Amino acid sequence: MCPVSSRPEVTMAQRKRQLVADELTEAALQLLALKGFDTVTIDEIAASAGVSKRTFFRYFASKEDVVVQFLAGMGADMRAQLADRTAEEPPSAALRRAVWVAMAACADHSDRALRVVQLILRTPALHARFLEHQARWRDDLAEELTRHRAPGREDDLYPRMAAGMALTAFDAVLHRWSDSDGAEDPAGLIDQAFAVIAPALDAG
Amino acid sequence: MCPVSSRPEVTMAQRKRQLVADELTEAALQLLALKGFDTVTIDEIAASAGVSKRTFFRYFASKEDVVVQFLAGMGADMRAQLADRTAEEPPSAALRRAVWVAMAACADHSDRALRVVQLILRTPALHARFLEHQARWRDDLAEELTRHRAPGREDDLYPRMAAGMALTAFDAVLHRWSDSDGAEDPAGLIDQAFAVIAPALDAG
DNA sequence: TTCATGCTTGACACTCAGTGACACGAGGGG
DNA sequence: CCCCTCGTGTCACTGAGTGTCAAGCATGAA
Repeated sequence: MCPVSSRPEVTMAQRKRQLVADELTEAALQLLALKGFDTVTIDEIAASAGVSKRTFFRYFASKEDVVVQFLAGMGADMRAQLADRTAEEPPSAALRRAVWVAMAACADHSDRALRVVQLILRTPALHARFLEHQARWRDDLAEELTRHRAPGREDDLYPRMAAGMALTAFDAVLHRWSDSDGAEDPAGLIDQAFAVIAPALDAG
Repeated sequence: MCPVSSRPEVTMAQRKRQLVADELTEAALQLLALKGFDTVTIDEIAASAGVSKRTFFRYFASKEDVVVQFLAGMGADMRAQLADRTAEEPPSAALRRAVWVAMAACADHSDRALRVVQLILRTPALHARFLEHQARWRDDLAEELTRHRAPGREDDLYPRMAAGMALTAFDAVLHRWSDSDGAEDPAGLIDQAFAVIAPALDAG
């Protein structure tokens, strides 16, 4: 079915849905960056995107969600990257690559991503939600590390600690990148951060 | 003034204020543990403590705040402990003591604290707020570590990374302690966690 | 004792987040 | 042409959180 469509598996309704979601995200980021998180109401965002408040909540669970979803893909990226070649590498290299793809996603659209990251880090409500996402990423990474773990030590703390250290690195890099307005090089910062934690990652 | 009072510097009004705060915390923890976080309204908590909703918000900023404030003192404890003798010890030992005092505060009132921790870790809204607190603790610890840092490397990532690793250890221990219903020994878990990160902490 | 002062509280009204219910219209298939 | 479904808007409602104001109560001075 749909023989002429460029995306055979994507129906018309799905594309329409994606369109509305993009419109809402666009309107939200625009308004939030302009007026600050607290002073913008959801009614404003919805009106600016040309839909009703009720429709906004059919796409996003909360005002925080619009912003944080924008970075949510990074979690899946990291896990996929980690799952890919973990067995062949020392943990520090595998985790370094995982963090790298997440930061690369930022650096790619650095104009847009930088403003979003700065907004998140400066807004307590957004920061809290973002940290919650990171906690899920950590669980995912830990699970992935456990999969490739030597048998007999399934209950030790290493996977969770290693995942936590990697995300600590990610967080430190993200803060520095944000504070420098994108001036500092993410790759260099990642190298610095992983130079600190590598002795612990590869000793386990 | 107040020659017979046990706390000469504490006025009557302050003690009354503390009393109301305790009453609210008590009522909140009771109700939240019983009925779950979402189904309890602030009106209920306030009524249960014998005050009005408006008064609740004069003591706590939100429903999350009542619960999370209960553990907020740990941050100051950790920083104080770290500030105390950092210069004389390797970072792993100093940070280990800092994490230890925080966990000890939990283990002391294990009955009460365990239920609060489990409530926090299982409730997304509370978990998010708790992680925000942890982020502040990390900044504090990093600042404290920077103070005792060799000159010439003020801008490197080590302090932030070291603080992050210590809190990663704290978090892992807290989760295991919570998941085991308090059965696992916090001290032993801390030792395990710090055995993982010590190579990184003391190499910097 | 009496009055002035300052702090805490309750009552009320309001905005905004978030949800449930329902009706309407467009597109797709019979 | 009809029906069925899905997305949306409207409306109404609960609950979080805040501003305002007046009343109550403690303290301290006269």
